[in-house]
Amino acid sequence: MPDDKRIAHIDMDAFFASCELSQYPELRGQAMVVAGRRSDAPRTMPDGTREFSRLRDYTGRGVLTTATYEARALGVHSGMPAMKAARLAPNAILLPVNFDLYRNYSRLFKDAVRSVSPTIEDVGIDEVYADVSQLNEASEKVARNLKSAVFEATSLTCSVGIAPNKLLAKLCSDMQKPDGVTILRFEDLESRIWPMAAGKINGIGPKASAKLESLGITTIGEIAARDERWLVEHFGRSYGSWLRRVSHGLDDRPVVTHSEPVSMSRETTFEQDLHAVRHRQELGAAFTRLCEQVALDLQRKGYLARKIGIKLRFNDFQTITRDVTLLEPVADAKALRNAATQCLKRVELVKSIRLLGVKASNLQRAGEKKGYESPQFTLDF
DNA sequence: TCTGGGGTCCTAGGACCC
DNA sequence: TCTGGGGTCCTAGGACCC
Repeated sequence: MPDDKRIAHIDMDAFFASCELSQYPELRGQAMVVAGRRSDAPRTMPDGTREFSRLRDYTGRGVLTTATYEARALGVHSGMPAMKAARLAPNAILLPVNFDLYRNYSRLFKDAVRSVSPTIEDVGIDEVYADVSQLNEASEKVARNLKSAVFEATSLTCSVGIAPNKLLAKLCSDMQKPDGVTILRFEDLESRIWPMAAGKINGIGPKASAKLESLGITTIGEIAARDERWLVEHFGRSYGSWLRRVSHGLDDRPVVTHSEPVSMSRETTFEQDLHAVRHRQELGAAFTRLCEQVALDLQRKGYLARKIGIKLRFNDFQTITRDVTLLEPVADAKALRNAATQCLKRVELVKSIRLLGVKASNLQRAGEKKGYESPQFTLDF
């Protein structure tokens, strides 16, 4: 594959934690985690100093959204149940998530990248791809320009990887974190990519990693050493041939600058599991609120949904979904709740409920009235 | 004191139509 | 009447990502 394309992956360093540190600079260098509710927010004392919650004060069923490097040194990491983390790092500072703050920084970050290279693809709140093929500067210079534009706009650091495609650029940006720059050419594949763990590849998650390991494969190079027949035999036609391609560094996905949403959903995990009969009131109220939130999201963004679904997680963590496709697309809370209730009636509610969710999909833009076309009847006499 | 919330994409079977 | 293949839509579940 020629190196004629150059794709940059730009990934903010410890993004949520860094945003919080910009608000609370006195926390720099301390073990800090983000998790929890508004009640965990810092309190400003009469003398102007701030008093922070500690992880040991946490109650609830959440997981850590992020942890600073100092906190990670104590054995906690993002995704860990907060109650478990509290036993490992009771004195770590606890902050609630502040998505408005992160969204603001995210906008500044993406605008800064766009000012250097206008063709960008959003991949979440803290990372983007940019197609930098058309820029005249060398890749090292492009990476420096991207980093300084981002730092100027946000005072935050990021890591940049530049490579011939998105797959490799993403692997690169992770190689020298934090505040790193990594440029990779196609001929560096064997020496720099093949030694990496298979699970570093986007799309090889815990399940696939475990299966690969059970077959004696831990690195990307070991995947590349197998032929396609063997991979297809063990992983199926589509995933098997995809594994072969990515292990050889092949990826022809373009940088996609615009995409339409596929679904919008809201869900909530209750403080305590709720029983369908004993906690009917609470469940009903939560159900209504979720429908209202999804309806509001649809309306704010100007979409109608033709498919409405629910999600339930029971006390044993079994998770089920039910959905229904409507004849006409909807966006109002009442219609959503009606449809969601139809779905709920198809579930046997014996176990108590840990999580409840409502989802709208099969979206179309409001005003673009397509969707259901009435059937043409022909009457023969 | 187990295990959040918001997404995307894929698979697979059945219904239904041509 | 029997047989069959392809395409699309619908539903449920699961892997994966940030």
